[in-house]
Amino acid sequence: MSTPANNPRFRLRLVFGPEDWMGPGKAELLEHIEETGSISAAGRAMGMSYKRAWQLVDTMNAMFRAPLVQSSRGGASGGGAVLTEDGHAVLAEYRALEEKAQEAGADNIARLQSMLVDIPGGK
Amino acid sequence: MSTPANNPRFRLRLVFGPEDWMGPGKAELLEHIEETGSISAAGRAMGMSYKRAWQLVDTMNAMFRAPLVQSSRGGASGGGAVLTEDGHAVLAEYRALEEKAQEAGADNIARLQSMLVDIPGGK
DNA sequence: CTTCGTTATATCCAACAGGGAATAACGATT
DNA sequence: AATCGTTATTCCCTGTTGGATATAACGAAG
Repeated sequence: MSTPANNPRFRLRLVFGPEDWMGPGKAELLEHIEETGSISAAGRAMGMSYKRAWQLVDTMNAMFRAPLVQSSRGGASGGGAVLTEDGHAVLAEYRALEEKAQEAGADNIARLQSMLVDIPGGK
Repeated sequence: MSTPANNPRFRLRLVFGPEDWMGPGKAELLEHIEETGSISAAGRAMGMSYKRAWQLVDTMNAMFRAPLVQSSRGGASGGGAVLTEDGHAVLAEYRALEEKAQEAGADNIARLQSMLVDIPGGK
């Protein structure tokens, strides 16, 4: 039991500058905003405070040429947030990058995993 | 000027468990230990305290089946540290993984970069 | 014009990470 | 046995991160 570690998570962060980067957290947040249409709901879904979720959205909107998330206040529903065209594009590129990178390094990952103390492949 | 971001750094962390992971920092530390033959010198080279460097070495030695770094105290030189066979292997695998992953995602990275506010490719 | 749920923003505060410094242990060389 | 530079370990203290909370703004709908 304990911590299986059968699925080593593959975290990939693209660092553009000291303040600007794109990683798994922001990607997941974008996905939840896409699903829920709300920054606060997306944050809740990740166990993240609204403050932090909003901050992440803010930095993303600032670092890319066009905003990734468009938000609105007021109205019957109180407001909400949706991904822009660039938002969808960035998310798609990041997910594609993750998948290709992980696939390309699959054998290296397997070898590293096989050297762990927690029996990784069973052997 | 400001922050060019011409070279988006590619950070890759392999997360095996809540406490166990392998990332750029540990890889670089292993390299400096290899070069300098000392944990403290390796830490200094990275602007890192000895305490932190030692902690990283300790966790690495604990998470892999065999230690990656073998250290010794006393003697004329005061002591030192060298990479074990597994230490060299893990470092090599990680570096190979990094390179293959980055290469595989090069076009995705380029597209993401082209969407940044800081003119990335010039256009 | 009241209601309602969300965005937007500021303030306070607890937890954590990690640096700094102090100390001991160590062992080959002199 | 005295020296010396490194490993090993502990304690204190600071800065940062981010949660919790409060409040205002907003605007469609009733």
